[in-house]
Amino acid sequence: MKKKILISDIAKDLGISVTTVSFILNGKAKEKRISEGLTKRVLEHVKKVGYKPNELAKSLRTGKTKIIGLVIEDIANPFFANIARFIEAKAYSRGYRIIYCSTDNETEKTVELIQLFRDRHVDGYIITPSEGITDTVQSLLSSQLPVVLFDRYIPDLDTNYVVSDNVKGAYDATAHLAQQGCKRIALVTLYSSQTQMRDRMDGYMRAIDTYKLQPYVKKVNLGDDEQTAINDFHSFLEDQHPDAVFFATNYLAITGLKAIKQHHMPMPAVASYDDHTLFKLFSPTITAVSQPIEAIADELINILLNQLDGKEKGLKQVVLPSELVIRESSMRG
Amino acid sequence: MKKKILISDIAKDLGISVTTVSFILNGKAKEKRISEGLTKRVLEHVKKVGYKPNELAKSLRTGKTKIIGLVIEDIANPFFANIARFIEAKAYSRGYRIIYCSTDNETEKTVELIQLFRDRHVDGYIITPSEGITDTVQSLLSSQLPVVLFDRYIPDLDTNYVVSDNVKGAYDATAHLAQQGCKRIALVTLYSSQTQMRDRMDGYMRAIDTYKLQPYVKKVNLGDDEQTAINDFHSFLEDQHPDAVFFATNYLAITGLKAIKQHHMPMPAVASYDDHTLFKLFSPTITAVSQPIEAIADELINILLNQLDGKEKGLKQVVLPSELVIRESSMRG
DNA sequence: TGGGCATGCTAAGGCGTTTAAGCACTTTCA
DNA sequence: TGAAAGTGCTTAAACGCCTTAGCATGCCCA
Repeated sequence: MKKKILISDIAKDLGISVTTVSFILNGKAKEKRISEGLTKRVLEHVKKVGYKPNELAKSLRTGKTKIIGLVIEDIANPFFANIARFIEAKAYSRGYRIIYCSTDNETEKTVELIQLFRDRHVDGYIITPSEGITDTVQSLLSSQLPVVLFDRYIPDLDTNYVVSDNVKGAYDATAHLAQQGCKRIALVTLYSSQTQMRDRMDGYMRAIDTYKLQPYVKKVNLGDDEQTAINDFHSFLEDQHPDAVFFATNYLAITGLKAIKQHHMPMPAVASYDDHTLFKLFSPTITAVSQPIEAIADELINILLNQLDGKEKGLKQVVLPSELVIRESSMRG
Repeated sequence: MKKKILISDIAKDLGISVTTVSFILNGKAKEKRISEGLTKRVLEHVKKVGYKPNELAKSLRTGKTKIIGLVIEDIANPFFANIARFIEAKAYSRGYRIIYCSTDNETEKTVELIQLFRDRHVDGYIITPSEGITDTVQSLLSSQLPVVLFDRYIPDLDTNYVVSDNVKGAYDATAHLAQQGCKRIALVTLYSSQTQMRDRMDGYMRAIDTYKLQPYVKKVNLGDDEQTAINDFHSFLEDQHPDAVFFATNYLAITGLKAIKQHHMPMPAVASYDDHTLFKLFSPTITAVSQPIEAIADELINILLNQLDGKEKGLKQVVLPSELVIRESSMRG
């Protein structure tokens, strides 16, 4: 096993100073007026011996790690996984790496993870904020660290964020169910005051108003195990017998469908916020509000990297449209 | 915004040397015979002022980053996402972080990613090897870097790995279909010589032998876009009209089901390698060979961390049993 | 003829830690 | 009583890179 090559080895090999090599490797040859001939010689030699700078030393010195911290609710949720996938690819192509962790939407874990990323000196943060992390995020902002939130934001805080138009998405889905002639349209959502949930509720209520219907709302605990949630939802169905259900997230929809199947209940009209690859495979296929995943990832990474490059100082708050994908589950007649 | 506290600040505050503080913070107080009184004083003061060591400097000096590189085929695939989730949690609780990237099973990308992790000095590697990376992995081994492969392994290389019992899993699924009276059982797999695919084919063939049936094998390109794959599979069905299909991975099963649905074909008996949360929601529910995801993650992280702690030097090659979960899709009568 | 300026490069300090080696003093023990 | 061993710390050198400040040379122009 050959020993690791250092920048000083390169300098020695070529009989020049470390400084010169460093300038050249960092693209400052022109600026520092290193002659073209030498520049070429250095570059060639570096390639020949396969020298790679030690990123740790570099980071220690420059304070930059070229790493982005991705703090996400749950990487096993297809919505987040797909976002992560796009972010990863885009960051990669611009020379940044991703380091990620899942928070399960737990405050304490989120705070801890952000601190951890801070300890690692990540250059920027992409976060799905859980509740109660206002101070933590504020402290990032105070330290001038670039932050972009997504999926939801923190109302008290002036941060960059990228979300989808939750109000309109929920309105469209609910209105569509109403137009299909459903009278008892239920909303299944979480115990949560996060903005995306609040806005989906809002959209649902507006549609209920438009069509002069009665609201039926079922709230579920995120932390509950699946069977508890299934039973819980089942008793709601028994109790209120809605003829349509709008689920505020895809995993709520999945749990709901399991409950219906497991208890052999008649299938109400159904729609879900967030699409899922398999929704078009169900019988019936499931109507969903589909978020523009790639566009979201695009915006996130652009905002963050532009900020890192110093190209952009102002606040960016982006709301992207969601699209209602109508499938069998919501159709009547 | 207050300036970052350094270890030297702690030393200055307390009128002692940096070395002493460092020893204490690294749990070497006893070993280095620092008095208990001083130890306590330092610890208290550190907590009071909220000092956190700079991990970069630490890593530069020690050569350890406490980061594990996770090189995975596709984080958006639920099988991998769930493994990642468990690994993340387990690593976390033992003081390690995860940095991950998806390879799409492309050789070049995989090689590049591993090099990247190397540049970042990750302490260990967990890899789903794509084809053609033998040399790259060999070079990690030569450098004494801890590596564990999973889902598949590299036959030419003596490495640690954790896989499921693909032969038996595939055999069981195929045999089960045969026992249900199916006569024309097809295998849908990938153009791939990776071990997991080879073994699943092997298991399928053994069951075909046992029951004296004819094999019908359809191979698909991993890279094809969905519609191409759907059409491709559709013409196979038209051509061979199998009465049962065993899909070698969950995404093949999903594509296959989409083809059947889209072309309104009669549903053959179906089974899939790899389970999926939603398979129990389909109509019919889908029979699957379920890999022990948590056990796999457990083994992976244990092998790696024990190696990092120097507790274990020998080779660990683990084969875990898969379980056939029988659901409606494969039942007759 | 000498001050100013452009050119092409280098010396050395610093980023924030860890750690080998050592120092001054006390105790032990033959 | 003096050498060895123990005690409780400290000094200073890494780790591998970036970057400020500056040096030597040659040329221009007044």
